[in-house]
Amino acid sequence: MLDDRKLAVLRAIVEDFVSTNEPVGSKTLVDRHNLDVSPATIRNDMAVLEEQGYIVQPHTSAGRIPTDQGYRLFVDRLSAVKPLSAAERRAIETFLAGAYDLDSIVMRTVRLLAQITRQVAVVQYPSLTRSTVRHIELVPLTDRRLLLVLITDTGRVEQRMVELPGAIGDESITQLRAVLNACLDGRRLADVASVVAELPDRVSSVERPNAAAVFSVILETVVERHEERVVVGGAANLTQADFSRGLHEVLEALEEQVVLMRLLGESGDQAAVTVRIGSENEVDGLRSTSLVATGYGAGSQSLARLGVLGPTRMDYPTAMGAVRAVARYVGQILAES
Amino acid sequence: MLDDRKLAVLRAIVEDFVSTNEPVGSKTLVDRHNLDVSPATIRNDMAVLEEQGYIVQPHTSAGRIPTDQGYRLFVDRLSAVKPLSAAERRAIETFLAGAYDLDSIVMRTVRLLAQITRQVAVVQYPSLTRSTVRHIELVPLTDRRLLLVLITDTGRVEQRMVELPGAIGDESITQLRAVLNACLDGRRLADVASVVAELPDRVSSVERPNAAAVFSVILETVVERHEERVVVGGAANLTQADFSRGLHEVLEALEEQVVLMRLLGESGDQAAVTVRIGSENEVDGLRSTSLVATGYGAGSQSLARLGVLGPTRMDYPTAMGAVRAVARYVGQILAES
DNA sequence: ATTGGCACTCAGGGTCCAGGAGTGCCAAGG
DNA sequence: CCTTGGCACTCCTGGACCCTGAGTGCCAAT
Repeated sequence: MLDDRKLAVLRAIVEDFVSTNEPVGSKTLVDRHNLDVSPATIRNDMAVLEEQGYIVQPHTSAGRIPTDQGYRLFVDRLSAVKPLSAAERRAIETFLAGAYDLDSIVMRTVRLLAQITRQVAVVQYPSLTRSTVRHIELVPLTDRRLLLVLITDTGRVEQRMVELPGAIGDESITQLRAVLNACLDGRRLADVASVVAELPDRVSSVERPNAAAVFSVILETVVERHEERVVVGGAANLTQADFSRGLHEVLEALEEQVVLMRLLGESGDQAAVTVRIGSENEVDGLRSTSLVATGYGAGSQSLARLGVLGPTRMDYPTAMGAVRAVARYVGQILAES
Repeated sequence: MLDDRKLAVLRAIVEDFVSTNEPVGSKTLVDRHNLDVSPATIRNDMAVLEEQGYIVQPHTSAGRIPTDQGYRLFVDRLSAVKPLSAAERRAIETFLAGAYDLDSIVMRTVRLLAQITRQVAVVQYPSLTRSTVRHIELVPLTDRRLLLVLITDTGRVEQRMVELPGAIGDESITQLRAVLNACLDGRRLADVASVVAELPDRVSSVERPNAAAVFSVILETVVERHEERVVVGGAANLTQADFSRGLHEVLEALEEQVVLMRLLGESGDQAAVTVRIGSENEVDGLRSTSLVATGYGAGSQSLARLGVLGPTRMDYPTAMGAVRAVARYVGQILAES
């Protein structure tokens, strides 16, 4: 249906349009790329491509621009992920090397991604449910209030206030702390819920009410992945693209954690770099943007996702290369710490 | 120099321009406000106001718009802080009531401010140095690595990794933990530095090196107020104002923590609501914006600052009212917890 | 000091026109 | 059957032009 040359034409259109941001016509096409045919031939090909829905012309007698479907084909079959230059790789390494805890790793990753892709970067905090418990700490604040601190193997620290139904003494706290750590240390967070369910048997009955309060807070922390934040950076890069009035919508969408979670959650394969183009995004305000994302995590496990968001008219090969490279490096850093 | 009517004219110009975003002329001025004089008289007044630098005309034969200096006079002498409506106050209360820890308080405050003012909200995390230590926790991760958790009376939790020069045993940790809490509990963070300096005497000499590592991390945490973050929200509201090309600059400035800190740091009086208008801002990218800010904190002490940022053409009385009210409520919440 | 009158300025919006880029179609040639 | 040159057609873009209306500054009269 689409012979090789037509595909080459589509590829050329995408590349040209991405770099110039102007509809590309048959003549400029044969000039810039060395297609050994005449403009008229190209025009015939373009007519077919347009009929199939891969390109459109903004108005009669203008060049063609790719449709979402056109970009999709380009990404799937016509382009290769572009590896970063050696200089860029070094930049990533040095930039991430100074990070000392999870917060700073995430912050730096966002800045880094935004900077090298010149797009909006989105980085999800590593999900709780897949990491394991390293330590649980109970800190008495008053006699009816505890601070619960939960530390995971990824260096993440969750803190929650626990309001107790009754007063609690130091020795009870010590006991409770011992039970918690004995039973939960090393457990995957996904398994914590079932373990906690059996815990009440292990505490003396007088302490049950207080212990129950602690347990329920732990469950909340683990189950409601309420703290699964997504950090956004490089929003200023959006002003280069011409969303005209849509900019407002995009910025609004980027401020909604829920929306961002949904956006990142959509994509299927965890390990590979996935691309969602324009209308493929379920999120209303982001129908004119594309997302290039991938999973990342310590070693080979995928704990969370990161990516870049930009106009559909985006340099996909480069973006994919950057996202892949950054994800790998962050994975290394996470594995080391 | 400026009689009452001229001041009234300036006030009217500011109010009209803020609400319509169009240069305001002498005729529309006498129509909308009940000044009992003719347009010609107003024109004379406006000529004086322009000569004094309070207003300008964008081009000949257009109406006048206020200058930064004009807004300044308006804010200082011609306007009163506009209290919020009862409904708005209730909204604030219910919105903030659900917050359970410092993070969520800050998050909610940002959203709230952005929403009711329809501007960009900036909220600084309560500064460490003025709060007091409530608890210090040491958690062994490996035999050469500790997690230091520092909890303040404002519910803030600071976490730092400590790399130890040598291996450390459980009993040493327990001892160190006891010393730290005995000496630092209840201290203001500002005083921690001097107290920590005397601590080495209290630990046995074999543990000195490890203890020293812990102490230096504590000092870093307290002194380098590196974690004094500023949270930004409502950036989407900027698209309503017409910065034309300056939008990019503004968005960029808002992403730089350093810039935000400088911006908030500038203002003098801690307790009162202060306004910095346009060119009064030292920050380059924000010369066309105004900041309405105030200090806030538990009770009457001022721990940090919060405010809203918008175009100089901004409804100052309302913004000031909102900022003041939100700061008070947040102060209450902080005092309670 | 205030006011009505008047001439002047100028941004914004409309129309008109020419140029040019790009297309679709067709008939001819490999 | 694919390719190609030719040609008529479309229509966006930018410039020139004009007109209108809002708004001003100045001046003489009250």
